[in-house]
Amino acid sequence: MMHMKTGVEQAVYAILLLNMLPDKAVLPGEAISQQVSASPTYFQKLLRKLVSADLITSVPGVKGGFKLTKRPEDLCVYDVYLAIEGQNSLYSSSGILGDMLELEKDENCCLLTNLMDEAEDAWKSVMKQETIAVLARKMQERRFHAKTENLKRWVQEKMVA
Amino acid sequence: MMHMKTGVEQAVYAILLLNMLPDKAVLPGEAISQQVSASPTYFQKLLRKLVSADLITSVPGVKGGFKLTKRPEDLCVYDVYLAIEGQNSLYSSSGILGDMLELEKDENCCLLTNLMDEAEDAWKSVMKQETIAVLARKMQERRFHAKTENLKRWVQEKMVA
DNA sequence: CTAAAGCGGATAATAATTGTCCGCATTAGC
DNA sequence: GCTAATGCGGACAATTATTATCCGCTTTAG
Repeated sequence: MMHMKTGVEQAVYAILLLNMLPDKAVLPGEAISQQVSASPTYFQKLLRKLVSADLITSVPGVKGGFKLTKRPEDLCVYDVYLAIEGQNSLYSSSGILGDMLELEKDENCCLLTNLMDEAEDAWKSVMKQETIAVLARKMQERRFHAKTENLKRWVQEKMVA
Repeated sequence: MMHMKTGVEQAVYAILLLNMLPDKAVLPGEAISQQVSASPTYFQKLLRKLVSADLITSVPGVKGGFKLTKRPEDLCVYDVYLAIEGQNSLYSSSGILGDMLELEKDENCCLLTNLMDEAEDAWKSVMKQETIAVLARKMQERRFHAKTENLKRWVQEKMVA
């Protein structure tokens, strides 16, 4: 079935972890991948995508790692989605109608393209509304507050610099 | 990349073809698959999904084929999407947060599920707005009117009963 | 100089999608 | 009743996408 890659979920939680870092500190990729239950070598490739999209910054060398580039209020779920999934459309026409109507290549036409683009915009616009800052607050609600504090302590232990 | 199956596009155009049939007539699956440039044997499986979802009706035996179950005004793009892709969510949590916070299985929790469900509803709601009747009208606009008439004639030739 | 980390490319393993084949059921026409 | 054309369902195969591993390289703190 059509499905979003689990990489998006992993990347969002990775960013929530990085959001727990004090200024200037970084978290090594291996620690992050461990916490989000991802295979370290593959997850590094996802981290690279986040770096390319300038959501996070990487520091090489011993005591290296990753940290957020922006403030959590300026980072939304859609940014992460875009970084991981790329800007490809959920739908793209195969040109079936062109074949059916025997159109020339230059007058290609699809009855679904506009509609699906609109649908995709609607889908994305919801993801644009939720910031990492808001997610971080939700994680601290009563029910999970204590466990979240444990996680913060874990980040303090694993971070460097 | 995350992508919608081409089967949805093929199914929509298949239904537009069936919409050109006079009452009581049917169109054989092989003719349909030919027109939508699909492999006949695989496309038949898609037709089966449309039958299961009660969007089209099948008639077995020689002079058999398929026809619409409903009027085009009562059939929307979302119905076709649902029939082909199934009711699975675009997103489903992998339970990463549960692991990170060391929650028990019964108190599982995901910060993205509600948001993504909302996004998916937005995406689907756009597809619910467009009916097959409207698509059929769009296909007949000035620019494609003549070619569409050719296609209708082709349907007349291939139909049976 | 060494060790720990990030980087990029090649390649392999796994999973999802798409496609084929076969035997069976149904029905119009003879 | 027999035959041929069609739909049906399941097993299987091919192809493509996703996920994962490996290797050699660069960077930098100590």
